[in-house]
Amino acid sequence: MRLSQYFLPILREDPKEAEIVSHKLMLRAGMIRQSSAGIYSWLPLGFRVLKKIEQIVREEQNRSGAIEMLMPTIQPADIWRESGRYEDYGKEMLRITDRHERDMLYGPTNEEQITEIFRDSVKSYRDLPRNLYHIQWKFRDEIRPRFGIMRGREFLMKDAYSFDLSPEEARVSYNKMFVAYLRTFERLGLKSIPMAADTGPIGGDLSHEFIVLADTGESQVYCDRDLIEGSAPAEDVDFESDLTPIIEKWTSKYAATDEKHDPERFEKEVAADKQVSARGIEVGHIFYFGTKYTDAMNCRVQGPDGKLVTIECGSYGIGVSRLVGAIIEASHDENGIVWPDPVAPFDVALINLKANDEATDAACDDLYGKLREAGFDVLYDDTDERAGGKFAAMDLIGLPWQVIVGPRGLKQGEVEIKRRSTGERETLTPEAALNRIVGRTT
RNA sequence: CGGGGCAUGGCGCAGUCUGGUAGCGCACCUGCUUUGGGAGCAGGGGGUCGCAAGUUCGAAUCUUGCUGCCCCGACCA
Repeated sequence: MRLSQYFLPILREDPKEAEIVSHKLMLRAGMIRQSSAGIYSWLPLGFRVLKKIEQIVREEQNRSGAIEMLMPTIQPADIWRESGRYEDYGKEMLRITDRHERDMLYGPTNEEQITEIFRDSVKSYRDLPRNLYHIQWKFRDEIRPRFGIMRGREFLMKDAYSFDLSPEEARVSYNKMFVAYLRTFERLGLKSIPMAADTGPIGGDLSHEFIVLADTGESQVYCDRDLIEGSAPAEDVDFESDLTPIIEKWTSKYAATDEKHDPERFEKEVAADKQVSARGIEVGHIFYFGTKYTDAMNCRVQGPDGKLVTIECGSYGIGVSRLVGAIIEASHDENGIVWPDPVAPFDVALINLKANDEATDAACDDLYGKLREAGFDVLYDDTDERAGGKFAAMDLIGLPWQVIVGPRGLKQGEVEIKRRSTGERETLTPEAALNRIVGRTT
Protein backbone atom coordinates (compact mmCIF):
# COMPACT_ATOMS: atom_id res chain seq x y z
CA MET A 1 0.00 0.00 0.00
CA ARG A 2 1.28 3.40 -0.95
CA LEU A 3 0.88 5.84 1.91
CA SER A 4 0.01 8.60 -0.55
CA GLN A 5 -3.14 6.63 -1.38
CA TYR A 6 -3.95 5.27 2.06
CA PHE A 7 -6.15 6.60 4.86
CA LEU A 8 -3.98 7.04 7.93
CA PRO A 9 -4.97 10.10 9.98
CA ILE A 10 -2.17 10.39 12.52
CA LEU A 11 -2.39 12.75 15.49
CA ARG A 12 0.67 14.40 16.88
CA GLU A 13 -0.76 15.02 20.32
CA ASP A 14 -2.65 12.80 22.73
CA PRO A 15 -6.40 13.45 22.68
CA LYS A 16 -7.35 14.48 26.17
CA GLU A 17 -10.06 11.87 26.64
CA ALA A 18 -7.52 9.06 26.40
CA GLU A 19 -6.15 7.95 29.73
CA ILE A 20 -4.25 4.73 29.13
CA VAL A 21 -1.43 4.17 26.67
CA SER A 22 -3.21 1.80 24.30
CA HIS A 23 -6.12 4.20 23.92
CA LYS A 24 -3.79 7.13 23.26
CA LEU A 25 -1.73 5.21 20.77
CA MET A 26 -4.72 3.78 18.93
CA LEU A 27 -6.15 7.27 18.48
CA ARG A 28 -2.81 8.79 17.52
CA ALA A 29 -1.94 6.01 15.09
CA GLY A 30 -5.22 6.47 13.26
CA MET A 31 -6.57 3.03 14.21
CA ILE A 32 -9.90 4.01 15.74
CA ARG A 33 -12.22 6.96 16.17
CA GLN A 34 -14.86 7.22 18.84
CA SER A 35 -18.47 7.35 17.73
CA SER A 36 -20.05 7.63 21.19
CA ALA A 37 -19.20 6.37 24.65
CA GLY A 38 -17.80 2.87 24.31
CA ILE A 39 -18.51 2.65 20.57
CA TYR A 40 -15.77 3.00 17.98
CA SER A 41 -15.15 3.00 14.27
CA TRP A 42 -12.19 0.95 13.15
CA LEU A 43 -10.10 2.90 10.66
CA PRO A 44 -8.08 1.00 8.04
CA LEU A 45 -4.98 0.44 10.16
CA GLY A 46 -6.92 -0.73 13.22
CA PHE A 47 -9.15 -2.87 11.07
CA ARG A 48 -6.14 -4.73 9.69
CA VAL A 49 -4.94 -5.58 13.19
CA LEU A 50 -8.41 -6.66 14.26
CA LYS A 51 -8.63 -9.00 11.27
CA LYS A 52 -5.20 -10.46 11.92
CA ILE A 53 -6.06 -11.25 15.51
CA GLU A 54 -9.42 -12.65 14.46
CA GLN A 55 -7.69 -14.96 11.99
CA ILE A 56 -5.26 -16.33 14.56
CA VAL A 57 -8.12 -16.92 16.99
CA ARG A 58 -10.01 -18.69 14.19
CA GLU A 59 -7.08 -20.91 13.24
CA GLU A 60 -6.59 -22.07 16.80
CA GLN A 61 -10.29 -22.70 17.33
CA ASN A 62 -10.36 -24.75 14.15
CA ARG A 63 -7.22 -26.64 15.15
CA SER A 64 -8.91 -27.67 18.39
CA GLY A 65 -11.88 -29.06 16.50
CA ALA A 66 -14.34 -26.21 17.02
CA ILE A 67 -16.58 -25.37 14.06
CA GLU A 68 -17.17 -21.82 12.87
CA MET A 69 -20.59 -20.39 12.14
CA LEU A 70 -22.25 -16.99 12.46
CA MET A 71 -25.21 -15.96 14.57
CA PRO A 72 -27.00 -12.61 14.35
CA THR A 73 -26.34 -9.55 16.50
CA ILE A 74 -30.07 -8.98 17.01
CA GLN A 75 -31.95 -11.68 18.89
CA PRO A 76 -35.61 -12.19 19.78
CA ALA A 77 -36.46 -11.68 23.46
CA ASP A 78 -38.42 -14.93 23.60
CA ILE A 79 -35.45 -17.26 23.86
CA TRP A 80 -34.10 -15.15 26.70
CA ARG A 81 -37.44 -15.39 28.46
CA GLU A 82 -37.19 -19.13 28.04
CA SER A 83 -33.79 -19.32 29.72
CA GLY A 84 -34.90 -16.91 32.41
CA ARG A 85 -32.19 -14.40 31.65
CA TYR A 86 -34.38 -11.73 30.03
CA GLU A 87 -35.16 -10.28 33.44
CA ASP A 88 -31.87 -11.29 35.11
CA TYR A 89 -29.60 -9.55 32.66
CA GLY A 90 -30.83 -6.13 33.65
CA LYS A 91 -29.94 -2.84 32.09
CA GLU A 92 -26.73 -4.14 30.60
CA MET A 93 -28.83 -5.64 27.83
CA LEU A 94 -29.78 -3.26 25.06
CA ARG A 95 -33.45 -3.86 24.37
CA ILE A 96 -35.00 -2.93 21.06
CA THR A 97 -38.56 -2.94 19.79
CA ASP A 98 -39.19 -3.49 16.10
CA ARG A 99 -41.97 -1.91 14.02
CA HIS A 100 -44.39 -4.69 14.95
CA GLU A 101 -43.74 -4.03 18.65
CA ARG A 102 -41.80 -7.27 18.98
CA ASP A 103 -39.24 -7.33 21.77
CA MET A 104 -35.73 -7.75 20.40
CA LEU A 105 -32.29 -7.24 21.86
CA TYR A 106 -28.73 -6.65 20.72
CA GLY A 107 -26.99 -9.82 21.86
CA PRO A 108 -24.58 -9.52 24.79
CA THR A 109 -23.75 -13.23 24.35
CA ASN A 110 -25.27 -16.20 22.53
CA GLU A 111 -25.99 -19.12 24.85
CA GLU A 112 -29.73 -18.96 24.19
CA GLN A 113 -29.32 -18.60 20.45
CA ILE A 114 -26.98 -21.56 20.06
CA THR A 115 -28.97 -23.72 22.46
CA GLU A 116 -32.11 -23.11 20.45
CA ILE A 117 -30.34 -24.07 17.24
CA PHE A 118 -28.82 -27.13 18.79
CA ARG A 119 -32.05 -28.24 20.40
CA ASP A 120 -33.97 -28.01 17.15
CA SER A 121 -31.30 -29.76 15.11
CA VAL A 122 -29.74 -32.48 17.23
CA LYS A 123 -31.68 -35.42 18.62
CA SER A 124 -29.10 -38.17 18.99
CA TYR A 125 -26.08 -38.77 21.19
CA ARG A 126 -24.33 -39.77 17.95
CA ASP A 127 -24.11 -36.07 17.06
CA LEU A 128 -22.13 -35.28 20.22
CA PRO A 129 -19.73 -33.89 21.10
CA ARG A 130 -19.75 -30.65 19.13
CA ASN A 131 -18.19 -27.27 19.71
CA LEU A 132 -19.62 -24.40 17.68
CA TYR A 133 -18.24 -20.88 17.66
CA HIS A 134 -18.62 -17.56 15.97
CA ILE A 135 -16.82 -14.25 15.93
CA GLN A 136 -19.44 -11.54 16.15
CA TRP A 137 -20.05 -8.09 17.58
CA LYS A 138 -21.65 -7.96 20.99
CA PHE A 139 -23.26 -5.13 22.88
CA ARG A 140 -23.27 -4.74 26.64
CA ASP A 141 -24.59 -1.46 27.90
CA GLU A 142 -21.87 -1.03 30.50
CA ILE A 143 -22.52 1.43 33.28
CA ARG A 144 -19.22 3.04 32.54
CA PRO A 145 -17.35 2.18 29.37
CA ARG A 146 -13.72 3.28 29.53
CA PHE A 147 -10.19 2.90 28.29
CA GLY A 148 -11.08 3.03 24.61
CA ILE A 149 -11.76 -0.38 23.13
CA MET A 150 -10.53 -2.13 26.29
CA ARG A 151 -13.95 -1.79 27.80
CA GLY A 152 -16.28 -0.70 25.09
CA ARG A 153 -19.99 -1.26 24.97
CA GLU A 154 -19.77 -2.68 21.47
CA PHE A 155 -16.99 -5.23 21.12
CA LEU A 156 -15.92 -8.12 18.93
CA MET A 157 -15.92 -11.45 20.71
CA LYS A 158 -15.18 -15.01 19.76
CA ASP A 159 -17.61 -17.18 21.64
CA ALA A 160 -17.63 -20.96 21.48
CA TYR A 161 -20.20 -23.36 22.91
CA SER A 162 -19.55 -27.01 23.63
CA PHE A 163 -22.20 -29.73 23.78
CA ASP A 164 -21.50 -33.06 25.45
CA LEU A 165 -23.33 -36.11 26.70
CA SER A 166 -21.80 -36.21 30.17
CA PRO A 167 -19.89 -34.00 32.60
CA GLU A 168 -16.76 -36.09 32.01
CA GLU A 169 -16.93 -35.50 28.28
CA ALA A 170 -17.71 -31.83 28.84
CA ARG A 171 -14.50 -31.66 30.81
CA VAL A 172 -12.64 -32.97 27.76
CA SER A 173 -14.20 -30.20 25.66
CA TYR A 174 -13.23 -27.68 28.31
CA ASN A 175 -9.65 -28.88 28.25
CA LYS A 176 -9.45 -28.50 24.49
CA MET A 177 -10.47 -24.87 24.76
CA PHE A 178 -8.01 -24.36 27.59
CA VAL A 179 -5.16 -25.55 25.39
CA ALA A 180 -6.44 -23.67 22.35
CA TYR A 181 -6.43 -20.47 24.43
CA LEU A 182 -2.88 -20.98 25.61
CA ARG A 183 -1.79 -21.40 22.01
CA THR A 184 -3.84 -18.47 20.74
CA PHE A 185 -2.41 -15.95 23.17
CA GLU A 186 1.12 -17.16 22.68
CA ARG A 187 0.77 -16.80 18.91
CA LEU A 188 -0.43 -13.25 19.47
CA GLY A 189 2.85 -12.50 21.22
CA LEU A 190 1.28 -12.36 24.68
CA LYS A 191 2.12 -13.99 27.98
CA SER A 192 -1.20 -15.24 29.25
CA ILE A 193 -1.82 -16.97 32.53
CA PRO A 194 -4.93 -19.02 33.28
CA MET A 195 -6.38 -18.21 36.67
CA ALA A 196 -9.17 -19.91 38.53
CA ALA A 197 -12.20 -17.67 38.31
CA ASP A 198 -15.64 -17.13 39.69
CA THR A 199 -18.34 -18.34 37.39
CA GLY A 200 -20.51 -15.35 38.15
CA PRO A 201 -24.02 -15.08 36.75
CA ILE A 202 -23.30 -17.54 33.93
CA GLY A 203 -23.30 -20.32 36.46
CA GLY A 204 -21.47 -23.62 36.71
CA ASP A 205 -18.50 -24.70 38.72
CA LEU A 206 -15.43 -24.75 36.49
CA SER A 207 -14.01 -21.57 35.05
CA HIS A 208 -10.71 -19.92 34.18
CA GLU A 209 -9.81 -16.41 33.22
CA PHE A 210 -6.87 -15.87 30.91
CA ILE A 211 -4.91 -12.89 32.09
CA VAL A 212 -2.28 -11.00 30.11
CA LEU A 213 0.33 -9.26 32.20
CA ALA A 214 0.63 -5.55 31.47
CA ASP A 215 1.60 -2.68 33.73
CA THR A 216 -1.55 -0.76 32.89
CA GLY A 217 -3.85 -3.75 33.34
CA GLU A 218 -7.08 -3.35 35.25
CA SER A 219 -6.79 -6.24 37.68
CA GLN A 220 -4.23 -6.94 40.31
CA VAL A 221 -3.00 -10.51 39.95
CA TYR A 222 -0.69 -12.83 41.85
CA CYS A 223 1.09 -15.86 40.52
CA ASP A 224 4.09 -18.13 40.48
CA ARG A 225 6.88 -16.94 38.18
CA ASP A 226 7.09 -20.41 36.63
CA LEU A 227 3.73 -19.77 34.95
CA ILE A 228 5.08 -16.71 33.16
CA GLU A 229 8.06 -18.61 31.92
CA GLY A 230 6.01 -21.59 30.78
CA SER A 231 5.35 -21.94 27.08
CA ALA A 232 2.16 -23.04 25.39
CA PRO A 233 1.70 -26.47 23.82
CA ALA A 234 3.25 -26.72 20.35
CA GLU A 235 1.42 -26.67 17.07
CA ASP A 236 1.46 -30.46 16.86
CA VAL A 237 -0.43 -30.93 20.12
CA ASP A 238 -2.93 -33.74 19.64
CA PHE A 239 -6.33 -32.45 20.66
CA GLU A 240 -7.71 -35.97 20.56
CA SER A 241 -5.24 -37.14 23.19
CA ASP A 242 -5.68 -36.76 26.94
CA LEU A 243 -4.89 -33.11 27.63
CA THR A 244 -5.11 -33.46 31.40
CA PRO A 245 -1.34 -33.34 31.99
CA ILE A 246 -1.12 -30.00 30.18
CA ILE A 247 -4.01 -28.59 32.19
CA GLU A 248 -2.47 -29.81 35.42
CA LYS A 249 0.85 -28.25 34.57
CA TRP A 250 -0.89 -24.89 34.21
CA THR A 251 -3.27 -25.16 37.13
CA SER A 252 -1.09 -26.71 39.81
CA LYS A 253 0.89 -23.50 40.42
CA TYR A 254 -0.58 -20.55 42.28
CA ALA A 255 -2.37 -17.95 40.17
CA ALA A 256 -5.17 -15.69 41.32
CA THR A 257 -6.84 -12.41 40.56
CA ASP A 258 -7.37 -9.94 43.36
CA GLU A 259 -10.86 -11.26 44.21
CA LYS A 260 -9.63 -14.81 44.62
CA HIS A 261 -6.24 -14.00 46.08
CA ASP A 262 -5.36 -15.74 49.35
CA PRO A 263 -2.22 -14.13 50.81
CA GLU A 264 -1.61 -16.98 53.22
CA ARG A 265 -1.72 -19.63 50.53
CA PHE A 266 0.44 -17.46 48.28
CA GLU A 267 3.13 -17.23 50.97
CA LYS A 268 2.97 -20.90 51.72
CA GLU A 269 2.85 -22.30 48.19
CA VAL A 270 5.12 -19.95 46.29
CA ALA A 271 8.80 -19.44 47.07
CA ALA A 272 9.64 -15.82 47.84
CA ASP A 273 11.76 -15.37 44.70
CA LYS A 274 8.92 -16.77 42.56
CA GLN A 275 6.17 -14.56 43.88
CA VAL A 276 4.84 -12.28 41.19
CA SER A 277 2.45 -9.49 41.96
CA ALA A 278 1.46 -7.70 38.78
CA ARG A 279 -1.25 -6.01 36.79
CA GLY A 280 -3.28 -7.96 34.27
CA ILE A 281 -5.91 -7.73 31.56
CA GLU A 282 -8.58 -10.38 31.14
CA VAL A 283 -8.56 -11.44 27.49
CA GLY A 284 -10.35 -14.77 27.72
CA HIS A 285 -12.75 -16.58 29.98
CA ILE A 286 -13.88 -20.18 29.82
CA PHE A 287 -16.79 -21.81 31.66
CA TYR A 288 -18.26 -25.21 32.17
CA PHE A 289 -21.81 -24.66 33.32
CA GLY A 290 -23.47 -28.01 32.75
CA THR A 291 -27.19 -28.00 32.03
CA LYS A 292 -28.08 -24.44 33.05
CA TYR A 293 -29.48 -23.51 29.65
CA THR A 294 -30.21 -26.93 28.21
CA ASP A 295 -32.44 -27.65 31.20
CA ALA A 296 -34.33 -24.42 30.91
CA MET A 297 -34.64 -24.72 27.15
CA ASN A 298 -35.26 -28.46 27.03
CA CYS A 299 -32.25 -29.30 24.90
CA ARG A 300 -31.90 -33.08 25.06
CA VAL A 301 -30.75 -36.02 22.98
CA GLN A 302 -31.49 -39.69 23.07
CA GLY A 303 -28.67 -41.77 24.50
CA PRO A 304 -27.68 -45.26 23.31
CA ASP A 305 -30.31 -46.73 25.63
CA GLY A 306 -33.04 -44.62 24.11
CA LYS A 307 -33.39 -42.42 27.19
CA LEU A 308 -33.39 -38.65 26.95
CA VAL A 309 -30.27 -36.97 28.28
CA THR A 310 -29.90 -33.25 28.96
CA ILE A 311 -26.82 -31.89 27.20
CA GLU A 312 -23.80 -30.67 29.18
CA CYS A 313 -22.45 -27.34 28.02
CA GLY A 314 -19.60 -24.92 28.31
CA SER A 315 -18.94 -21.51 26.81
CA TYR A 316 -15.64 -19.95 25.91
CA GLY A 317 -14.99 -16.29 25.13
CA ILE A 318 -12.10 -14.31 23.75
CA GLY A 319 -12.31 -10.53 23.55
CA VAL A 320 -10.98 -10.01 20.05
CA SER A 321 -11.26 -6.23 19.97
CA ARG A 322 -9.97 -5.97 23.53
CA LEU A 323 -6.90 -7.94 22.45
CA VAL A 324 -5.88 -5.11 20.14
CA GLY A 325 -5.59 -2.87 23.19
CA ALA A 326 -4.06 -5.59 25.35
CA ILE A 327 -1.29 -6.22 22.83
CA ILE A 328 -0.46 -2.51 22.73
CA GLU A 329 -0.47 -2.31 26.51
CA ALA A 330 2.01 -5.17 26.57
CA SER A 331 4.10 -3.99 23.64
CA HIS A 332 4.95 -0.33 23.17
CA ASP A 333 7.69 2.18 23.96
CA GLU A 334 8.00 5.96 24.24
CA ASN A 335 7.85 6.32 20.45
CA GLY A 336 4.73 4.29 19.88
CA ILE A 337 3.39 0.83 19.24
CA VAL A 338 5.70 -2.16 18.79
CA TRP A 339 3.60 -4.78 17.00
CA PRO A 340 4.47 -8.44 17.46
CA ASP A 341 5.09 -9.78 13.93
CA PRO A 342 1.95 -11.96 13.71
CA VAL A 343 -0.53 -9.13 14.29
CA ALA A 344 1.24 -6.17 12.65
CA PRO A 345 -1.06 -4.32 10.24
CA PHE A 346 1.78 -4.35 7.68
CA ASP A 347 5.00 -6.31 7.87
CA VAL A 348 7.32 -3.69 6.47
CA ALA A 349 7.50 0.10 6.37
CA LEU A 350 9.33 1.21 3.26
CA ILE A 351 10.50 4.78 3.71
CA ASN A 352 11.46 6.87 0.71
CA LEU A 353 13.57 9.71 2.07
CA LYS A 354 13.46 11.70 -1.12
CA ALA A 355 10.29 11.13 -3.09
CA ASN A 356 10.48 12.41 -6.66
CA ASP A 357 14.22 11.75 -6.82
CA GLU A 358 14.58 9.42 -9.77
CA ALA A 359 17.13 7.02 -8.31
CA THR A 360 15.44 6.86 -4.91
CA ASP A 361 12.01 6.29 -6.41
CA ALA A 362 13.38 3.54 -8.63
CA ALA A 363 15.12 1.78 -5.76
CA CYS A 364 11.97 2.00 -3.63
CA ASP A 365 9.73 0.77 -6.43
CA ASP A 366 12.03 -2.19 -6.91
CA LEU A 367 12.05 -3.09 -3.22
CA TYR A 368 8.32 -2.53 -2.95
CA GLY A 369 7.67 -4.98 -5.77
CA LYS A 370 10.10 -7.59 -4.49
CA LEU A 371 8.88 -7.47 -0.91
CA ARG A 372 5.33 -7.89 -2.08
CA GLU A 373 6.31 -10.76 -4.36
CA ALA A 374 7.88 -12.40 -1.33
CA GLY A 375 4.50 -12.25 0.34
CA PHE A 376 4.92 -9.25 2.62
CA ASP A 377 2.40 -6.54 3.33
CA VAL A 378 4.29 -3.31 2.75
CA LEU A 379 3.31 0.21 3.69
CA TYR A 380 5.32 2.34 1.31
CA ASP A 381 5.76 5.96 2.40
CA ASP A 382 6.08 7.58 -1.00
CA THR A 383 5.00 11.01 0.21
CA ASP A 384 7.26 14.05 0.06
CA GLU A 385 7.19 14.68 3.78
CA ARG A 386 10.44 15.38 5.55
CA ALA A 387 12.49 12.48 6.89
CA GLY A 388 11.92 13.26 10.56
CA GLY A 389 8.16 13.18 10.23
CA LYS A 390 8.28 9.90 8.35
CA PHE A 391 10.44 8.25 10.97
CA ALA A 392 8.24 9.47 13.78
CA ALA A 393 5.07 8.30 12.05
CA MET A 394 6.46 4.86 11.28
CA ASP A 395 7.76 4.42 14.82
CA LEU A 396 4.31 5.42 16.06
CA ILE A 397 2.43 2.84 14.01
CA GLY A 398 5.05 0.27 14.97
CA LEU A 399 5.51 -1.97 11.93
CA PRO A 400 8.11 -4.70 12.65
CA TRP A 401 10.57 -3.66 9.93
CA GLN A 402 11.57 -0.35 8.44
CA VAL A 403 13.47 -0.16 5.18
CA ILE A 404 14.97 3.28 4.78
CA VAL A 405 16.01 4.36 1.32
CA GLY A 406 17.64 7.69 0.52
CA PRO A 407 19.96 9.20 -2.08
CA ARG A 408 22.88 9.39 0.30
CA GLY A 409 22.89 5.66 1.01
CA LEU A 410 22.09 4.72 -2.55
CA LYS A 411 25.28 6.43 -3.73
CA GLN A 412 27.14 3.79 -1.71
CA GLY A 413 24.75 1.16 -3.02
CA GLU A 414 23.16 0.83 0.40
CA VAL A 415 19.86 1.05 2.26
CA GLU A 416 19.17 0.85 5.96
CA ILE A 417 16.90 -1.59 7.74
CA LYS A 418 15.61 -1.12 11.25
CA ARG A 419 13.95 -3.61 13.52
CA ARG A 420 11.24 -1.73 15.41
CA SER A 421 11.26 -3.99 18.46
CA THR A 422 14.96 -3.62 19.25
CA GLY A 423 15.85 -0.44 17.42
CA GLU A 424 18.70 -2.42 15.87
CA ARG A 425 19.79 -1.03 12.49
CA GLU A 426 21.90 -2.31 9.66
CA THR A 427 23.21 -0.78 6.48
CA LEU A 428 23.18 -3.22 3.59
CA THR A 429 22.72 -3.52 -0.14
CA PRO A 430 19.06 -3.63 -1.19
CA GLU A 431 19.42 -7.34 -2.02
CA ALA A 432 20.92 -8.15 1.36
CA ALA A 433 18.20 -6.12 3.09
CA LEU A 434 15.57 -8.09 1.24
CA ASN A 435 17.19 -11.38 2.20
CA ARG A 436 17.52 -10.33 5.79
CA ILE A 437 13.82 -9.59 6.08
CA VAL A 438 12.70 -12.64 4.14
CA GLY A 439 15.03 -14.84 6.17
CA ARG A 440 14.09 -13.56 9.60
CA THR A 441 10.36 -13.35 9.26
CA THR A 442 8.27 -16.34 8.46
C1' C B 1 -26.14 4.53 39.74
C1' G B 2 -23.15 7.77 43.60
C1' G B 3 -18.95 11.34 43.52
C1' G B 4 -15.72 14.75 40.57
C1' G B 5 -14.45 17.34 36.01
C1' C B 6 -14.72 19.11 30.98
C1' A B 7 -17.31 21.17 26.43
C1' U B 8 -14.08 27.41 21.90
C1' G B 9 -11.82 25.06 13.70
C1' G B 10 -9.27 18.11 12.64
C1' C B 11 -5.89 17.78 17.49
C1' G B 12 -3.94 20.45 21.93
C1' C B 13 -5.13 24.98 24.36
C1' A B 14 -5.87 30.64 25.77
C1' G B 15 -9.91 34.02 26.23
C1' U B 16 -14.94 33.44 30.72
C1' C B 17 -13.58 36.05 37.01
C1' U B 18 -14.22 42.04 35.13
C1' G B 19 -19.96 41.30 28.67
C1' G B 20 -17.96 45.04 23.31
C1' U B 21 -18.65 40.58 17.89
C1' A B 22 -12.80 35.06 18.62
C1' G B 23 -7.07 34.02 19.27
C1' C B 24 -2.36 30.78 19.74
C1' G B 25 0.52 26.11 18.54
C1' C B 26 0.13 21.81 15.49
C1' A B 27 -2.37 19.98 11.17
C1' C B 28 -4.37 21.76 6.14
C1' C B 29 -3.84 24.92 1.08
C1' U B 30 -0.32 28.20 -2.28
C1' G B 31 4.65 29.98 -3.38
C1' C B 32 9.91 30.25 -2.50
C1' U B 33 14.15 28.39 0.10
C1' U B 34 15.34 23.85 2.44
C1' U B 35 15.70 18.41 2.74
C1' G B 36 18.96 11.48 6.43
C1' G B 37 15.33 11.79 13.02
C1' G B 38 8.75 16.15 13.65
C1' A B 39 12.61 23.02 8.79
C1' G B 40 12.26 28.53 7.61
C1' C B 41 9.89 32.74 5.36
C1' A B 42 5.57 34.85 3.01
C1' G B 43 0.51 34.42 1.87
C1' G B 44 -4.24 31.72 2.74
C1' G B 45 -8.76 28.56 4.03
C1' G B 46 -11.58 26.68 7.95
C1' G B 47 -15.20 28.01 14.12
C1' U B 48 -23.90 28.73 14.65
C1' C B 49 -17.72 29.23 21.06
C1' G B 50 -22.27 21.63 22.98
C1' C B 51 -27.97 22.82 22.75
C1' A B 52 -32.17 25.85 24.37
C1' A B 53 -34.34 29.77 26.87
C1' G B 54 -33.41 34.26 29.65
C1' U B 55 -30.88 39.13 31.23
C1' U B 56 -28.69 43.15 28.20
C1' C B 57 -28.08 48.26 23.35
C1' G B 58 -24.67 44.06 22.99
C1' A B 59 -23.30 37.21 25.50
C1' A B 60 -17.86 32.38 24.26
C1' U B 61 -18.16 35.46 28.82
C1' C B 62 -23.80 36.51 33.33
C1' U B 63 -28.58 33.29 34.81
C1' U B 64 -31.60 28.83 34.30
C1' G B 65 -32.56 24.20 32.10
C1' C B 66 -30.85 20.28 29.08
C1' U B 67 -27.31 17.18 26.37
C1' G B 68 -22.69 14.96 25.36
C1' C B 69 -17.92 13.32 26.86
C1' C B 70 -13.98 12.05 30.49
C1' C B 71 -12.17 10.43 35.42
C1' C B 72 -12.89 7.65 40.53
C1' G B 73 -16.10 3.59 42.77
C1' A B 74 -19.40 -1.43 42.39
C1' C B 75 -19.93 -5.17 37.33
C1' C B 76 -18.06 -7.31 32.78
C1' A B 77 -14.74 -10.52 26.83
